[in-house]
Amino acid sequence: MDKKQVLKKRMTKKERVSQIVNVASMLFANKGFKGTTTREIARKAGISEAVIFKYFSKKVALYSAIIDLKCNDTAGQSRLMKTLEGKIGRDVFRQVASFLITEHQKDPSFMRLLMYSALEGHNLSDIFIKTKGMELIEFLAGQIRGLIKNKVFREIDPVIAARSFMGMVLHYSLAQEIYGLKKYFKTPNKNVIETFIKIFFEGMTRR
Amino acid sequence: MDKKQVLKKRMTKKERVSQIVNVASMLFANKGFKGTTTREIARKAGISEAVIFKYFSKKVALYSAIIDLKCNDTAGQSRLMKTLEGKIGRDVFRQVASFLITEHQKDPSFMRLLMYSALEGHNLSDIFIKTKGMELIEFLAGQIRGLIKNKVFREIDPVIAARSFMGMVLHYSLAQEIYGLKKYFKTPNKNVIETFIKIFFEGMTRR
DNA sequence: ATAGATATAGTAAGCACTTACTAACTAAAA
DNA sequence: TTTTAGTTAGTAAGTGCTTACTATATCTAT
Repeated sequence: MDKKQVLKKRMTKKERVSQIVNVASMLFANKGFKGTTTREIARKAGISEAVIFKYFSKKVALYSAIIDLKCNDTAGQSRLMKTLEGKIGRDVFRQVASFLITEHQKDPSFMRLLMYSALEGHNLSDIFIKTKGMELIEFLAGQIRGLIKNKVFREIDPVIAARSFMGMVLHYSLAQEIYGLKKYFKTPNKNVIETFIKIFFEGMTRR
Repeated sequence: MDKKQVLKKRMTKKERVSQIVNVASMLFANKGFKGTTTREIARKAGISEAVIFKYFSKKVALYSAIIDLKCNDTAGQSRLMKTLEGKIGRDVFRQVASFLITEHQKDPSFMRLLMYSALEGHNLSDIFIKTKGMELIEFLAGQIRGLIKNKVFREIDPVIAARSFMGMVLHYSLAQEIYGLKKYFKTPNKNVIETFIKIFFEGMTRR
């Protein structure tokens, strides 16, 4: 009678850590820090709770690691910035809007993570906003300054203008993905973005 | 020797319920549903936990009562709508923007409550968004339709345009009050609003 | 008016269960 | 054999919610 053991496949530390991070990211994004239990993370990862605490001293350490990771994983934005370097004009705004909207649509979890983090007062969220968020605002403000200098745009505070454009775009994403408006409002991204551009660009233009 | 009893002041049911609602509102707005404990509500109200459950069968019943209350307490918006009835033009948008920004600034707790509710999936938040939120959007879209008919505005989708304006305004409030940008960005409301109006109105205007 | 009956507002203590976190051990790989 | 990845079985401190009780106010019959 051969009692065969179920063959347990062990993971390396690196693999396991990344798996835990993935599972936990999803949960933290959906339920927030308080709303997510270490037990559920473990269950969803198919391991015992103790493993989590072997790799992360505290629940909040895991959370911080995730926020850190997500904040530094901004290859997309960096690529965008590089693409747009030197360019100026309508298409720059179009591409920024398109990037933000499609990115949030593909994966709303980062937006949720950020919102939860801001509401729950985990200071790591403002690090992101005060670096990557400001970077975008400053980039757009720079664009606007350029267009004002070229006498294309009127004399309007570049930072407020940049924020107004970001507001259009980001609030649209927020409403669609988090307030659940995408169930009722299905205009294709392209049309929405074109309309935003039209309003903003003509609004800024001299006449 | 007169041992005087500390005079315990009893409240009527109505008084107590409203006190509990007030205390709990503040806590739910700051910490979300999951982050707030019935124990803390009781402590902050200076009563024992059992009192809460005398008036509200479950924690979530208290939460629902609060959201319900806040959603129906829209005297401000109703007053605004009445004031603006029949009017058309730049000043309508100015007043809507001013209303939203000052309201959120005076008391950001409603915005926080709404955000938490949307993130935590308490369906009551979308009731608000799909009634009061849509009401405002529809109102602005109506304005825009009027201005298009009058050949003041160009032919632009009125709903997307309305959402873009709301986006400017609401994302500004969100960033200031919840992302904590008001620490760094202190331009007076009046200037911000004027800039938004300038951009949006000129952006929509025929030429 | 006042004594007793009844209803209401409140409490202290604790139940059953969950939380984040730990210690002491075992199995697989190097 | 030694290291590493994993488990089992706990802990103390919460969690929402209930029970069994007391203090205060209001009503009613005398």
